[in-house]
Amino acid sequence: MSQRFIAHLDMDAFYASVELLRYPELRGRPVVIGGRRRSVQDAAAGTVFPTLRDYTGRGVITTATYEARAFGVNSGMGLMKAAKLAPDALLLPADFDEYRRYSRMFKDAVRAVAPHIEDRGIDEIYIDLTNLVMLETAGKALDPWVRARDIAVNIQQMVHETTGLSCSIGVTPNKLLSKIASEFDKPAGITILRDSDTVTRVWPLAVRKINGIGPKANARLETLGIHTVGDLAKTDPSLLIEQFGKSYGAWMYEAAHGRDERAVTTYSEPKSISRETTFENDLHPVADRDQLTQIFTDLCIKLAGDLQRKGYAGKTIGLKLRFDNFKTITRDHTIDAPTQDAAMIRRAAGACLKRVPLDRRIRLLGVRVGSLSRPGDISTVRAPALF
DNA sequence: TCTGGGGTCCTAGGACCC
DNA sequence: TCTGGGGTCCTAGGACCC
Repeated sequence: MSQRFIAHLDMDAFYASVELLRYPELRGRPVVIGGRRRSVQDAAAGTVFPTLRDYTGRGVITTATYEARAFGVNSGMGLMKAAKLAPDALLLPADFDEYRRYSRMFKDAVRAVAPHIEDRGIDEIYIDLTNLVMLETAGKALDPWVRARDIAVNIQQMVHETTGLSCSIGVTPNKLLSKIASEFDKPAGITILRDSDTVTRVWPLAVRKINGIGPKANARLETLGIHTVGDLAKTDPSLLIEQFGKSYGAWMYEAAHGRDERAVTTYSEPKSISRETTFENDLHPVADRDQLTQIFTDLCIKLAGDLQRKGYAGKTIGLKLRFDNFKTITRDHTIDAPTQDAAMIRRAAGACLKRVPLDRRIRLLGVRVGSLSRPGDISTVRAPALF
């Protein structure tokens, strides 16, 4: 593949930073976003912000300001645990509508500069800068990587001007490396990595830094004595394939060498849409039956609403249960024709539930619709038989 | 006092059809 | 009566990501 210039843009402490625009008086203080399990302190609203110390519930941190991270708290950590580390950090409930509004704003700002964007969730995107760089360096004696940096600076400025928020950008020959590079100089940094930088800049990193190597794979690599990306790159690929399977093992080896051919894709159809909820307290399948039934039906109604609003119907209905011991089970049921109707979804999910042995308290209940199509889409409607 | 909610992709076995 | 290989769909679970 010919030379590409791919950027990864990551908003800095996104949710927390949006909240700081709203409450500038909190700037400089440790703040975490999370929870939304109504606690006593919610009642004492107004100008007084609750601290982590007063939290009770099962929420986790979605974002922490850099001041809060200094205490060792981080995304995904239980709020109760975080309270031990940073009892005086302020706790703000998440306001996803507001974050989505800012998400659209920053993406539109980027699009005005560089339209080839891939959405990677609410606070990050990939941008293919190849055409822009080529256009501006064609026939000139300019270093294209210097141009790529200029464009990144420009994007960063546009994002800040339109949203008041800062972001970090990595620019490299592919998505894999850019994702790593955007973290190098956070917050508000820009990092350029050429192919030749892989050995010096990427190989010293922990394998866990590779997007796609999670806690499980990391632990197994550790036991093999593979700690850094460089270790991984020097491992016999046949060993990796033996340990992790043909596809994952081979991918790991390629990733360690900084090789990644994936394109920046501007649009992809959703595969499934779901709703789930974790209860305030674990519910007993018999003693709390009425309450469970109510929540179950409610999830189906909300899910049907999501499908209708987004214009999708689906024929595979899925049920998800998580028990008090955190064991999670799923059951699927495929119906004859795609639906976006709450009662149909409820019935199919109810059929799934009948196949689950209910001998423990339940912590989470979820409903999912997959095998999506757009209703009215001619390709999804069965053509009548000719004979 | 552990561990949210919304997703994607992969694997693997069995059914079923050709 | 026995045997085979390929393709697709369905289901369950798990790893991983934001």
